[in-house]
Amino acid sequence: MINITLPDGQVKQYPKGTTAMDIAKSISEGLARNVLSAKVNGEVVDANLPIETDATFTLLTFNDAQGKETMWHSTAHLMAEALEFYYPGVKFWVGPPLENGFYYDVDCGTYVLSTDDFKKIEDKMLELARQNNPYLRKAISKTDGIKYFTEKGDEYKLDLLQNLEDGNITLYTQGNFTDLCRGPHIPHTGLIKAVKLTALAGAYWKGDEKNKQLTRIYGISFPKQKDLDEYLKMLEEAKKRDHRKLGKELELFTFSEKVGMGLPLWLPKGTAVRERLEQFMRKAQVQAGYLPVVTPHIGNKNLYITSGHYEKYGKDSFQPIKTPHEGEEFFLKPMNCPHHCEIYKASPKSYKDLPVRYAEFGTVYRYEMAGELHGLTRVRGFTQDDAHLFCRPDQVKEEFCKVIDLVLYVFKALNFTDYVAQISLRDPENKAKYIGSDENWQLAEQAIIESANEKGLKTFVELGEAAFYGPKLDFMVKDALGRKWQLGTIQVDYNLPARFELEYTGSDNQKHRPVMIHRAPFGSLERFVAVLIEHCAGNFPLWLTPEQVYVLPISDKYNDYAKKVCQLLNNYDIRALVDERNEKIGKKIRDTELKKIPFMLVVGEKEMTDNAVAVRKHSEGDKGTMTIEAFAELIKQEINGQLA
RNA sequence: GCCGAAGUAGCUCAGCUGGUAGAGCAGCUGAUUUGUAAUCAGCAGGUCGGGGGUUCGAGCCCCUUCUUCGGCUCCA
Repeated sequence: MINITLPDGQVKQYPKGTTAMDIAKSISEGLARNVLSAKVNGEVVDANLPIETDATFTLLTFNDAQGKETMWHSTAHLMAEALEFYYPGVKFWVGPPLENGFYYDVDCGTYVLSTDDFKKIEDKMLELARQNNPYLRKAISKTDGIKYFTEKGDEYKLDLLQNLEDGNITLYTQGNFTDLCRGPHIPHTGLIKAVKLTALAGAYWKGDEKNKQLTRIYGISFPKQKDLDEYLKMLEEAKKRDHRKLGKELELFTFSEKVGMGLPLWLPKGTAVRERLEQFMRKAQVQAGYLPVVTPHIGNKNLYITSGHYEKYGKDSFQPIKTPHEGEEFFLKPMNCPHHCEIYKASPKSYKDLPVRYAEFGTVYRYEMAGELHGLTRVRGFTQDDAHLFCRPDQVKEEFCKVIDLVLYVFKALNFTDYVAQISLRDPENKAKYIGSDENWQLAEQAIIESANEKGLKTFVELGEAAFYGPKLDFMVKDALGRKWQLGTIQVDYNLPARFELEYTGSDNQKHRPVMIHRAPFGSLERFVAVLIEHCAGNFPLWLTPEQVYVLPISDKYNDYAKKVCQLLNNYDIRALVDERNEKIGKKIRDTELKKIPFMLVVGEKEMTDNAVAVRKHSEGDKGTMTIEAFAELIKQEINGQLA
């Protein structure tokens, strides 16, 4: 007998070799029908894998993230079976589960798969699913594996096989399809009740753009049709929050082919949001001891040769502009840091001067590949709320922590609670991509890790995500469709100060090298606004929204009173407008609701007589009548609450 | 840049096997004077992304180019 510890701490005895499915059945038949896989001693395994030793044990169903993964991975195999049915000779690379669904990278040879083929593939998948075919696991030797896939003629699987250790190789078979796979899989195909192929894309083999491009098919599946319907509905809802759609509807920004792709044009209302964010940040930075500076939009090529940007990005960025007579080369500014280094050098520094913190809303231009552009989140010209802190080595941690505080302050004021802090380190396998000594990198990485820990941030480490001159602490948030974006970033840099030969005089009267911290709490204003739009679904916080109040006269007899109300509110610094159109009140309310204006003030005979306003709040409705002063006070209080 | 999809009025979209370009909203003009999510009528609005081609005839078919969308790769 073996002891099985259930999630609630209960220990039960089962015969040796019992399976997760046996345990599930011993608890309830209903549960057993929903079991997809199980976690045994922390490892996710097939539900019908015999358990030989004492173990902690959790059953996994579609309600568990890992249960979903099992389901989706098995669905990828099911799709592969359907593909093989329609396109014999199709070759398979990998088919992993994702956060939402799965994909499989395949090579269809000369056949060009299109989304028109999805329907018949989905139908075949469901037909195969209904056969309730079990997923059968089989351990094989490497030689047998090589033999099998050589006969099948699948060079991609052979490539995978080459990198596997003998004795640790398994095949999974369901119906007529056998795949090299470590598993685990769901018990049988019948658990898959609803499937949807969602997208088709090219994907380079092994993610290398020099390699052949495979066809990647994305899909998702569910244990009930209803779950799929709900998922599709959720996707529809998410699309409504898309900043590109809202940006158009709320007249925030636009693009023009004539101006050029990836070059956003900020409309008046979008500009109002953006400038208010800027003011907010300027104020916070002054309080934190930053010194605003301004630098030009172009810089001499030599500047970027010194910084290393030229070597790293010179060929892949906008090409230099030349002076007509001297032929001197200037680049559009892709970064503010080299300019700020030169500002630092403008005067000799003493250890007593440090830290100095230069801040600039610097607009930078970067060539992004055409296929990369995406609304406001990925553009070719954008403005960073950039600053560079130059400090003594003993000040690095304190300064870094203060910057983290600033980022968190910003996130709080804008209601961003769902973020993760990514510690982006150097790729240890590929150090040639970076500049600077191992020692400097170690110091910088250590400073970031220590500061993040000190601030109690929820972090995870990504290797290879560092900037070429230093490691980063990146604050990542998700957009409406679940795509991750980097907003705030803080970077420790020992390298640029050396390249620019920055110095300060220490208390020992010797020259020392300062450490540089790059930081941008918003990151790029463009991207920040985009994510903010999706985050609040276009309903900006009251302090930030371009138009706070619409005064809606019942008929044009009350336009003058409405204008008086508006004027009074404007005197209180409240952004109010009058809807003077010759429309019925219902129409004015509808239009104002659609514009997502936070407050509507309906004014007619009663209000004019009482010197009052009838308050209606966006998406909430009638809030009753009050005096103009009382309403102004209400607004002030709500704003104070948001910025507290 | 690569793979796949798409581009029709300011916006959202319809337009059959190739046969005279449509609707709603927005806009303009007029009527209406309105009490909490659409008052009515009229008018105007288009090189069907651009360029080539096939055809008696192209929004529709073919080629090319630009842009956008979904991914890949990249992201100082």
